[in-house]
Amino acid sequence: MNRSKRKQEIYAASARLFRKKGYVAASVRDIAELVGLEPSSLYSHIKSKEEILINICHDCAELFAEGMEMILDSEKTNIEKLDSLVDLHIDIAYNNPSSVTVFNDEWRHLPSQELSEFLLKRKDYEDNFKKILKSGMENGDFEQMSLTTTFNIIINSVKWLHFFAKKLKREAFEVKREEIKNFIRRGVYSS
Amino acid sequence: MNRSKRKQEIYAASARLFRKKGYVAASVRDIAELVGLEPSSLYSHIKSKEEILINICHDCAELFAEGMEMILDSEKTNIEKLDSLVDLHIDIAYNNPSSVTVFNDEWRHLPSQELSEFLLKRKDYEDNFKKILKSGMENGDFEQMSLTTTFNIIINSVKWLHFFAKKLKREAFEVKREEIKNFIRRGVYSS
DNA sequence: CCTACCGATCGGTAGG
DNA sequence: CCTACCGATCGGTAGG
Repeated sequence: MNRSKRKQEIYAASARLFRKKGYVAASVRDIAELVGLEPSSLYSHIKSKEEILINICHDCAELFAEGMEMILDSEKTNIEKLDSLVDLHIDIAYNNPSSVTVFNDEWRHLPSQELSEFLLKRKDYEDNFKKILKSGMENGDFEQMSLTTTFNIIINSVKWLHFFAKKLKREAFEVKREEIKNFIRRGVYSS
Repeated sequence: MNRSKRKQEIYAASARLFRKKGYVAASVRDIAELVGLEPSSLYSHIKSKEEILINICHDCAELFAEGMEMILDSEKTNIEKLDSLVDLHIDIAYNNPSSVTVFNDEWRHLPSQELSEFLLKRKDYEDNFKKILKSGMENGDFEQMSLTTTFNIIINSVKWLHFFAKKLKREAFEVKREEIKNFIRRGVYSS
């Protein structure tokens, strides 16, 4: 097995382990066992345990940032943009259930510099999301409501699906997608 | 200071610390420092670090269980029951922001016996919640939808408020309460 | 409630 | 990629 493939394997195993036990409780020895190496041998592929967390959080943040950029650059209406944002969250949850759990719950264990960058990126994403909501409220597409409340309800309405991703067949998952999207539409769209 | 008051102080400080750093990363030495004791002195008040987690999770589970029981025993309509359930979640989040964070995010570090009990109680709560939703869907009060999806969207629509509880004045908090409740009503009530 | 201390486990390094 | 090992920190105990 070549080096970069092995590295990917280590990251994937770590994401699953961090998801299951939490970053702090997951030991380097646990990770090593999952990939069939001695603990010290991990260090020819990684620099530190923290580096793994940094990479997982960063990659996941990139998925959101890229999705947001595409949506902002599109010619869509606010209604369509919100729909696409919800799909973005749902797709990431389905395709990366482990990383997204780490991204959601373990980011606070990032070392301080990476933590600052992470929080800035997250703030950026939130600001862009709110801009779309604001624009939709101003042109009458969306119900008038606090941007912070609306934003938080929407993203948290999806923030449980990643726990079901592995159990659900594609078809059943798509049913949930529509249910969530309909719920959000009823809550957000101006009536 | 009497013993039980000191014990309460230790639990409160631990809840705040567990919230901030996570259960595993929070050390007994950290807790001791917060309450102004030597680490070993803690052990004349507590049996173990795990015992603290068990108590926090248990107490919080009780708040939900008691609230659920009152609502189930009431003569309310399904619409009123759902409204009361959302208020229950919101009130607990406002009054116990630290414990509820530990309850939400740190329960998996419970020792195995307490973990089983915890999961059983949580399942019980979920089943009762869904019964109310089901009844409301059957009599036409609520929109037809998967019970699991509806349940998860509702509880997660509130599961961010506890991060704001300390920052928000009562008045601002009550505004958020109404916004959340209205959002859920629009999403759940049959139109 | 403190001083003194313990075994276990942690992330990580040296050297091959 | 392994064997051997290190200092730091962990939760917790003995004894007063």
